[in-house]
Amino acid sequence: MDEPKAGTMPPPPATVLDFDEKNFRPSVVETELYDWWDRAGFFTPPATPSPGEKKFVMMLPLPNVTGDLHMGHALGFGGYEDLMARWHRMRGEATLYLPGTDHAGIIAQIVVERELAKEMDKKGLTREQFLGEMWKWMRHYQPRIYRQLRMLGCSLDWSRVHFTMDPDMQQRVRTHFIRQYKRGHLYRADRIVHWCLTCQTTYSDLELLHIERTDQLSYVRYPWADAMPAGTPDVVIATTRPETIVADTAVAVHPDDERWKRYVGREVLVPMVERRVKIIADEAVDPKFGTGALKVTPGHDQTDFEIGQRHGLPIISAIDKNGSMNSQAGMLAGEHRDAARTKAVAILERKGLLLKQEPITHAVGIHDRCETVEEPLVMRQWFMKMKELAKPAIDAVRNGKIQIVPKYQEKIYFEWMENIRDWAIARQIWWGHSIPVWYCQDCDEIVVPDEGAPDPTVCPKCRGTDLKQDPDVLDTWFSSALWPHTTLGWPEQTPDLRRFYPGTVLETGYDILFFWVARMIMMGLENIEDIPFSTVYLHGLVRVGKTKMGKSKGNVTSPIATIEQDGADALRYALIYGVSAGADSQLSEGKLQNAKEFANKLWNIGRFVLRTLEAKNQSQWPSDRSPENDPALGPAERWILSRTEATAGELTRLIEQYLFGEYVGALQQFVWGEFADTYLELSKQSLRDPVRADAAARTLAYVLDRVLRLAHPVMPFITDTLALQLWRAMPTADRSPSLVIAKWPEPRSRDQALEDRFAALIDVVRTIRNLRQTSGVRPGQKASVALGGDVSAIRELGGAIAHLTQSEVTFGGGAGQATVVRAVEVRLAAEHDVAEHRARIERELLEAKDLLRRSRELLARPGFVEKAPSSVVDNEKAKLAEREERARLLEGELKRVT
RNA sequence: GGGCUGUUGGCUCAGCUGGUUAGAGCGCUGCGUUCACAUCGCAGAGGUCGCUGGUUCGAAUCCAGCACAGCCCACCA
Repeated sequence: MDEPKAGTMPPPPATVLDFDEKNFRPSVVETELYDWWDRAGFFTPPATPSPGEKKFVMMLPLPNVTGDLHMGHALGFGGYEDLMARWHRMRGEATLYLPGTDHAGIIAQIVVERELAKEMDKKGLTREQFLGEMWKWMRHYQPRIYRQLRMLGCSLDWSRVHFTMDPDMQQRVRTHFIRQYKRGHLYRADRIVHWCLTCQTTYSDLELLHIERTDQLSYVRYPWADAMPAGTPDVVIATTRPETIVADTAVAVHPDDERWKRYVGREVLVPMVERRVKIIADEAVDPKFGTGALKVTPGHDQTDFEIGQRHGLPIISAIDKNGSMNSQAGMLAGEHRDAARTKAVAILERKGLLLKQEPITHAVGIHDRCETVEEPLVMRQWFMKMKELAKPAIDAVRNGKIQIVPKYQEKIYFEWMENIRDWAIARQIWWGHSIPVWYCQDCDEIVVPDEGAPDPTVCPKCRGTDLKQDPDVLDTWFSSALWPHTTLGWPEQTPDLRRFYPGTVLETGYDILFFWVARMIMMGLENIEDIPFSTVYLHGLVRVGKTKMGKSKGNVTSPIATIEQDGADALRYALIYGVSAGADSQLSEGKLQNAKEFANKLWNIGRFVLRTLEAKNQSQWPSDRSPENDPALGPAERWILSRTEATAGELTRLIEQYLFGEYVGALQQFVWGEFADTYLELSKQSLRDPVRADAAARTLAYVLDRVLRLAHPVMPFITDTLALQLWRAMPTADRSPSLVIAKWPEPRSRDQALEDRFAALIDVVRTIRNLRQTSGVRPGQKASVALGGDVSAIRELGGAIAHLTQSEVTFGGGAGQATVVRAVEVRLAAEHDVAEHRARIERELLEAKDLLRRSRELLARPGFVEKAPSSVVDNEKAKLAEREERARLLEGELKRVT
């Protein structure tokens, strides 16, 4: 790891640590610390790559420039991504976590229009004026979202920040469009598209949502156009959109439908407009629905459009872009589509063509942005051919070059990619990337300039000079699909592109797997011929509990408010605590509370250790002597050091396997349960002993140092605050200018036998404490305890037992068992309730006998000893011996008490 | 219509390739504050792991079916 040169690096912020402060107050520290990290260049990978460097590259899933961060962002950015980035950086990898924002097309335009409406009439603005206003607002919003990202603590390289509408990024999008056009992947055609009456634009299939709604299903009779033999059945269709009857150009039946087969080719009259249309046969018709006859309206229905294409039917557009019925609509002309529906029903009824109406619950398409019910319209539009692009992207995942976590999402990816449809890429709005296509007004030629060429002014075909640029802009996702390579300088072969492409991980919510992830894979493979990242980590949605959040707190659903109140560390921690990969999660008040308390615990551990060091003026950490080989260390010290190494190994494994929720859980278990509650308490005794104080203090410092490193990826602020202090107090420690670039602990050797003995000790301690309590021995009141069973293994730990239980311990008991003692015979000398004591022993004896029975049954079970692996059998045998011993001891104790 | 995921103590969830007495946080009960922390410590209660079958010496874990919940996809008018 390149450390910034001394002298060029700004000093860390003046300490805000106040040891009189019992609780950590996050907001005081965080911005100063972040600014320092940023200014010191910790987040920028070393300028010159070292030969054979390992790298970690991750793109921030660019948030919308006009938005505020929500909990989903906080989970992704501050929870998973920054954790990964910081961890890889600490492992010495050249780490690039690249920030940026998305111009957010339609959403941003709506936001700004709303703002503008407060002060002026947008309608009076020209396109250029409006875009000028858009840019003004961009400059207003952008710093706001960047500030929020900094508040989360994300270790982003701000020297490489990008915005999708930056001029150079616009140029890159233009190049991409031109290349794709020349490669034949883009085409313009009259097709049916989703039109939004509110937003006045088209949108893609992905932006179409479905809601369940109940409408009236109208049964309408279409009279025969010609005289038919007596007994010919009436043609009746069922529709929820009777206003579109006027645009019908056929009636379709299923080719195998016995009721209608023989009438295919005959003609009926479309009600209201009296148009003769044919009865056609098409597989798309469901014979079980309604009467089995379908009105075909190619101009206003997706399925019908496709049927129309297959049968060469004419297309009638009777509804215009505002939702009004046009002159094609006959007697419905001029009405809005909703009013037209009512009117159509009335007319049909009057004419005796309406047979009946019944309610039907069905799916209705709506626009995801404004929830307006879609209006399918046939328009001339730009599309991208996707089938060919999807193929290599499918292969990349299938052959494992890209792996998706969690794995089951791969199935969903394949399903979508294998049925991919062409992408409607144009939007009829003003804010976005313009389409580099000009239309010659004289000869209708489509003019697309060459790559790198200026806007065309002359038609290459007719030499006319009246060229008009396509007024539409590109779908927002069109540019974000290019993000992993355009941010690195593509199409130029920049050093950044060579060094940082392909990236490593793409982390985002599973809800944009298709919108973004799949398209990045396709475009990366298309433009660079290489995957954009090798791992896709998909997180779930965060819900914020209703019942438990919010009463005493303000708007706690906002991550920014939460950070301001509880700190980014606590929020980050709470968001990933107890969550498994890809699962939706709930951020509850309880989780947040636990996170705050853990941060506070860390703070107070730090306070205790630092005070200890100050008091002892303990400034020499012998860095050349690894602590586990230090003969001055007592068993408690060697135990916590061994546990520290075990934990380092475990946490490394968990992060490597993307098990972040478990990483946080294991971290808490160690820091709180083992370091604070067990070792710290034991150390208090050692610190009072002049012979052992030095070793204890050094152990505290060493373990704190490890703990801060291990916790840094999830709690960057509090850990670095403490580390800076610790290293100031311990100048010779293995330190670094900041934890951000400090080394992640490599696990060293552990002492498994000692850990086992300590586990037994903890058991003994718990039993004694329990007995003291049930026997009514007051805390602080001395008691004497005799240990029975095979105590040889924990004899050396007697001082620890005495310390932790405030009891005098004598070791009785015996020889024999090779196993670590778990049975304990306890005699409390103080006065206690004999009856209660006996009841307890009886209860324990019952439990012990039950366990003994289970062990015996398991070992006696046919096949077990023969078929189970010998390690399992041995384990069971050892357990049986222990249980026998325990039962025997308890029986003895019971006899003695009685 | 197709598919995916989930169902574990009062609540929110862990439980990796099947093997100690199924864990955690919150909540609950009892006890305890002189010097890191009451955002604290100690101890404890509480679960037939949705149901039914199957595989196995052994199933919360693997398989099948079912029930319920949530989500995604889809041209059911």
